[in-house]
Amino acid sequence: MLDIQLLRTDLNSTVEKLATRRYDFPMDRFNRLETERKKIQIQTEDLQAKRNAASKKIGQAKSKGEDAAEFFTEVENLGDKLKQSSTKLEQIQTELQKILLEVPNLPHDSVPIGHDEASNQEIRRWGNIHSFDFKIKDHVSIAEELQLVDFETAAKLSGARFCVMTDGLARLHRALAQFMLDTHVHSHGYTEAYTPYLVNHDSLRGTGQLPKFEEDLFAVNTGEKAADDSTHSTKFFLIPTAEVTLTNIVRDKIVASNSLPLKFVAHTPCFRSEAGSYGRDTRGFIRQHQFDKVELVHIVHPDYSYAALEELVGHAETILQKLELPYRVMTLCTGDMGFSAAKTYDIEVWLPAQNTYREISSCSNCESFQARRMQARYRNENGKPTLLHTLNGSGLAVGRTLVAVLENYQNSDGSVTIPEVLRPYMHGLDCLTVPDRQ
RNA sequence: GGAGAAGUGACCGAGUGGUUGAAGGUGCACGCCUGGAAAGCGUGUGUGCGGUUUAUACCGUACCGCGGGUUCGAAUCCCGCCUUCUCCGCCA
Repeated sequence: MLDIQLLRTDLNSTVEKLATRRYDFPMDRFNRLETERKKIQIQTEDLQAKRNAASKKIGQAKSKGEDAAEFFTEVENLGDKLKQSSTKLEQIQTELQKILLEVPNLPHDSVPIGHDEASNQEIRRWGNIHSFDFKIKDHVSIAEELQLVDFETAAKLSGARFCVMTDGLARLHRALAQFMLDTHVHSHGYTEAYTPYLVNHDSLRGTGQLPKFEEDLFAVNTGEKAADDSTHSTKFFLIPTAEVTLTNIVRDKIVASNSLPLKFVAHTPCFRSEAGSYGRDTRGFIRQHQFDKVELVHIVHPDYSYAALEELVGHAETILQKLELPYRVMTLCTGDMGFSAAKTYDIEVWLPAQNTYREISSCSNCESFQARRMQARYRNENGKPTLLHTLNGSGLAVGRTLVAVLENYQNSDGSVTIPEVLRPYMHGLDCLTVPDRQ
């Protein structure tokens, strides 16, 4: 959420900045509501003040045993007027809030301006792209030929965009997650967390998924029958990322400033409905309804959030370097950034079968955008509660890392070599081959 | 799921309709005292929103788990919900 003061005092330039994100701020409606709000709020609070004063006098008179009749007549007509006024005020504020909750974050000055991904800027590349002296396969063919994945069974169990992995592939998947967690906890100083996969409405509003992106989420009702269908309300949502739980840890809190920065890491499944992406990446592990991710979250003092962003990207890059997977780092342009981000770096890993780089991590500084929604604060030098800055990044998406390993480590005989750093997690397995199922 | 109890400020804790934003204590900050410290003494110590203001500041309003209701007036009364604790049941 943006600071409403910014919209009040500097509306034009704010609206211009939002336009670079392809967001059309409803200026006229906002202005109309604001004017109205000011009038009605002053009126309402004035009526409340009158009522409070009269009530106080009644109390005083009664405690002295005096007659309070004259004060009663004073308040007589106040009730209706006050009710009318406060109802109106509530309506206006609800509408303003609705507008405000749907406005995306302002891009940082260093973010390139552009309409779509074509304007993203490459900052650096790492690793040598391996050249193969045989005809390479994509990750689906590799895994299917090794009989380690079964999309048909997954479709029977659940539907499209799910998978069943078995044997060495399932273990490799687990190994990747463990390796990432261990690295972030032991080398990068993160606090490991285990958090719920089901969350309430408030948490999703805190990080910005709600109210605008409800269709991207899976909602869950409890098994009990609703006594009255019309009032039945969703109780939980499945998390689309652990960013939601890790960031909301500080919702409605004033964090002791000497405990900053907070750095959390968690490995969780993520659930996304992928509404609006029908037909894209239908093959394989790239875009699934359920996927695992190791998520990194920083909660920091506002002065240090951009330094923290560089650190965060570095931590994600370390994983790819240790796995010896080539990648590049991109700065997303204004038109390609997510709703809550002020600045985002995407890390894209090299996928030989697609002959291109594909997103494997997204690291964002949300500045105070989420903190304002969450009322997440610390006490500044003067003891005044001040909004924190929040950052999040994938470190990394496990399923996509698995894809990258399969494709980059494939051999001419169809087997896949296990990267060196994962061997300790593989129980002696150093190569994926067709399993011997007697 | 059943029965009972409870949710008040950074923390503990009083408060069952009227000068209560909230006694008292702890903590914290500042000052006095001290050679220094402790003890002691004194003063201060919530947040959101709005208005006036360059700002400091001042004024108004809301907030005692959350949401409604009753009333001129609600931390206090009524209704619904949530959470925690104890006992029982069920369960990985």
